[in-house]
Amino acid sequence: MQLDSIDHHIISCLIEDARSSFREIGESVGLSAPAVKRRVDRLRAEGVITGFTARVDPGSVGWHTEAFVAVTYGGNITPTRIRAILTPIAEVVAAYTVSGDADVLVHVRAADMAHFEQALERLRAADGVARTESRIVLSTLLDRPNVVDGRA
Amino acid sequence: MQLDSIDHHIISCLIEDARSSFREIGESVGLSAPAVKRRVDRLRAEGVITGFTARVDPGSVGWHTEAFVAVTYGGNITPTRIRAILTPIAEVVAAYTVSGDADVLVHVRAADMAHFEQALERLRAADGVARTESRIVLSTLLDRPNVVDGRA
DNA sequence: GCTGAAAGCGTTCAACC
DNA sequence: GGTTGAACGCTTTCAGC
Repeated sequence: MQLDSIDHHIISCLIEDARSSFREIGESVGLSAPAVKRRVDRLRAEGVITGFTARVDPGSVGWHTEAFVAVTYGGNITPTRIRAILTPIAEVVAAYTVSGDADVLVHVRAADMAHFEQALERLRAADGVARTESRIVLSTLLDRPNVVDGRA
Repeated sequence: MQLDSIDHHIISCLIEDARSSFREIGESVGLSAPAVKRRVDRLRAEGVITGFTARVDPGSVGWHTEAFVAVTYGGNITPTRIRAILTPIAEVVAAYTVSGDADVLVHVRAADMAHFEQALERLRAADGVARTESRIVLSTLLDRPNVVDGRA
């Protein structure tokens, strides 16, 4: 799908504040509210904008432990199979197949260390896991998801 | 700050759809719209909800390459200093100090491999970088940020 | 594909329980 | 804390360009 500069501008506005009104966005991009709505509807329909969500401070809701676990699977396992293994584990926030010695990088969030250990055990219990290597997050230095500018 | 079950329910609703109306949320949690608004205002003021944002498909806006780079710094470097180094690099989406052999795990997004290589060079150019190890993301298996339930 | 107007709905605030 | 009611603004649709 082809996006013009107004589309990019609208997306930036919605990333900054997903609850801003179409009229506000329209002022910022130089369009009327109905025109903005039509573009946003189109962007959603085309799958460019996949949804609107609240950003929540993990600590405030009891999430105090975070880690990245590199998982190596022995033998031949498919991404589909790995996804099926990881999806039921609620503590898994994100997972990526990656290049390098490990097969998958798993982002895990837990209430505390005991809870993380429990989640890790469930991760390791799956068939085919050869080894895991955990990097516990000590602090978050930076977190700015969804930046559209820079080089798009 | 103390959150009751209604607060958690409201947060879940807003994570699912940040643009839903206070009346809709109120129906779901059994409260009137003004009551929901008052709670949401409080949650924002207390820093539990840090904002509302659009979720965007990275590929649709030209972000085709993603990697996790583990950076090891030699000598004694402070998290503050690392943050200062990483912040100006727009391709850095997130960064965490972590346990293990590396000091920092950096999540990088770029338009393509050439662009990623460029960003990596800027990462490595900083004073005190002893080594970096990149894991290129081949595919995203799972991505569900901001899940509040499970164990909170 | 945008604008403008009109109907309906959401947000917001005061007053009150 | 919660609700109700009213004023105001926003969303949404559709005709017209």
